[in-house]
Amino acid sequence: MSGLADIARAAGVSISTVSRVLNRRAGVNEETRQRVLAVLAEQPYTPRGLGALQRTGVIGLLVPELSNPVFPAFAEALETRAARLGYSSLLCNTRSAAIRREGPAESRPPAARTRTPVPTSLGEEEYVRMLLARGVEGMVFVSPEITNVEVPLGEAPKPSYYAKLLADGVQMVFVNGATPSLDVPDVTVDEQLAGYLATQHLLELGHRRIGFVSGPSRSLPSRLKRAGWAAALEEAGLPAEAEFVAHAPFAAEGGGAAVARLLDTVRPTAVICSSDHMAMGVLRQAHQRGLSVPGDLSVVGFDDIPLAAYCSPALTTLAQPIEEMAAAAVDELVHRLDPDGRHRTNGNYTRVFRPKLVVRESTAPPRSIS
Amino acid sequence: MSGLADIARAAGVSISTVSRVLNRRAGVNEETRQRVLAVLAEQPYTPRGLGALQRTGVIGLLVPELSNPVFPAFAEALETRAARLGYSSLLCNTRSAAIRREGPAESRPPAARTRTPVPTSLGEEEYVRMLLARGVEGMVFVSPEITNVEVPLGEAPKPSYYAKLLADGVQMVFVNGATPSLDVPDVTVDEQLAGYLATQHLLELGHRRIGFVSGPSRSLPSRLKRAGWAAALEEAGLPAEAEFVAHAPFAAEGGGAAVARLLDTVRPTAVICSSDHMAMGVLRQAHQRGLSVPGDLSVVGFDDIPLAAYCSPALTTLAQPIEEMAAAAVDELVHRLDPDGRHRTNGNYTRVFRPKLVVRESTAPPRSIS
DNA sequence: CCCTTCGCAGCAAATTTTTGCAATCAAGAC
DNA sequence: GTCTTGATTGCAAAAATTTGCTGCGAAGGG
Repeated sequence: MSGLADIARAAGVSISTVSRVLNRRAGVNEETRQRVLAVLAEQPYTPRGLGALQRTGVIGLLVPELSNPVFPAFAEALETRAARLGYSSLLCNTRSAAIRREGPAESRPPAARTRTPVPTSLGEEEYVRMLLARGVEGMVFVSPEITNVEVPLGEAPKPSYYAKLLADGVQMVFVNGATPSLDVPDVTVDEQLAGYLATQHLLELGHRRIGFVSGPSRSLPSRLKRAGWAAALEEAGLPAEAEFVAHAPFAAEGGGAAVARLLDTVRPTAVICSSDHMAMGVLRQAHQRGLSVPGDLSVVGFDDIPLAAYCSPALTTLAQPIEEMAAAAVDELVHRLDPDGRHRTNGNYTRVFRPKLVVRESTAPPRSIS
Repeated sequence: MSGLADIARAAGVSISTVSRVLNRRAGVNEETRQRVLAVLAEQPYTPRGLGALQRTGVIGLLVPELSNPVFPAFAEALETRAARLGYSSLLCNTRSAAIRREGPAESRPPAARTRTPVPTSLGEEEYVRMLLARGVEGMVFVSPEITNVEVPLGEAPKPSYYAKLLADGVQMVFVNGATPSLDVPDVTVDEQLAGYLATQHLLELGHRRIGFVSGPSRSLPSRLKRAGWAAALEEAGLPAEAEFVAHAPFAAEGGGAAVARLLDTVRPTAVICSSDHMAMGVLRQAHQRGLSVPGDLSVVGFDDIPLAAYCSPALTTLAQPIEEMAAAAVDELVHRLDPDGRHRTNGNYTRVFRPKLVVRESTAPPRSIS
């Protein structure tokens, strides 16, 4: 929305100078150029011609990583839905921005040194700005950063970043964003129910020593699952003890390491995991220890990634209705993008989907009973 | 490079009309608008300010799909490398564009009908144009469409599309592009060697009836693997019979279906697969039939996706050096993007990586021998 | 057949962006 | 201390883009 004049005013320089920076012409002091670029990052320059051409039919999809197969699965489902509605998708892996931030300077190409240095990265936020500058109309955040609760809870600077985006009129939708405080539509699974159902399933099979292979403690979804796990346990008259919870990074190795700790200490007969991806690490670890699954250890995953049915034993898991959630998220976004704007409901819209227990081969009654 | 005036001249209309089309203002005949849009597709409008702002630090990554985990793995490796060199990545799933093309019109938002319709999709090409319009500096194609040999081989219109891009000065690099005819740097694994090594491994274990669970016959990599398979077989004095090859779509289900056909007819004691993803389907199918792997059937995959080590039995596979290939591809692209252009070697640059046999648990001597 | 009406293209005025040029300023030479 | 040199900036003229308005020509009614 800002023309050359706006940028110039904000940067305290003349219009000419902004023009020169934009066109990378010589004769602009490096310091001045930086000031202009800083303003440009805040309010990207939009030539009138392009500004009006904004109906680009492109939306941005932000996922935290790609190694966990849920994210490619979500990405593909979102893309497919968007494509059906006539939108192209641009996918961003926000984790990679963090790498850039810490990347060694000497490995950069000469260009990065002699020319305008690439602005220092800020992770997800940086990607959002980049996408905005590339003319996306709106974006879907899958498991956004906000999902990580700030343990110190002193300042809470994170929400303000999304709030600012919101104030700038950027249309966005969260998937598994778990953020009651923000006025953003959120499409989510009931994580707590998922934890509850998984635990209940194991209790019904006769397990009494049920561990939780959890993601990092700062992850809100993991906390919610834990609450569901605890609720089911207590409902069955069993204590939900902290020693039965092992935290580890979200990845197959993390799952393996976490379950190893549990097996070395409290010896659970069954575990629930924060994700199928971690569950695969658990399966592997059990295999390496010569433990049979489900004979010696029952395992419940979460997500129902496409490959869950293809491991051996096939993974019992709590399915997120990925297709439906993706459809709901994209529909809501497109709805808000609708220029004929009859429906522009700005309310805090949240859709909670029920996870569904999919029983496969990785769960069975504990050996002592069977 | 073309301003409003150039577009106007090419379309045979006045500058005002072009401006109106770009700004989606009323008062332009649909026919005229189409003519202008057609010209615009050929030579995109570049406002002077933005055209020069080209050094965006953004590259495009095009993958055909995300369900096969190799592609997310490649994408992540490419992104990571690009990030280290100071570039952001935009990931596109070219398969989804095909969906848009056939998408039902009534499901589109009202905007798509009343306003300029989203230009009809052309798959990969459309994405490339879109990325170009979004200011990417170059792109990496992973397993590009060109990889599919046109069986009729009458017209060959596909190469011309890449050639055109090349002529437009678009910088690009192929990963597993397998295209000797084009003057594009290509980073690739030796597919034929992969097929050869896999087959040789099985021959050494004592197998004599070795099937090939292959991707579609139009896929060039699958053809090359088959050539390697045939070479190894013939070297061992065995015939490479066509009945031992089963074609199916690239996916876990495809792998399952293909191996089912082989098991119902020629009863191989071992199979090699076009991808780990297909191999997982093979594992599943064997499991469902009560066949033990590797006892009754040995399985060799391709790619060495991260999850290959996590299935049970862990998959024996031929590893693509994904990290190294990604690094080579990105380095080559960035190299060509270098504005100080000392190194602008425009030669046809191809790097072939050797696949590496990773023996895990899914292969063993055939039962009759062991 | 003529007149009215309306959509649409182009003209020209208004606005925005680019660029030649001269003014300003800092640093170093004399 | 003053002059020269070169970098940097803003002014204003030139170029490009947007938009109000006029007029052309086709369609439909009288």
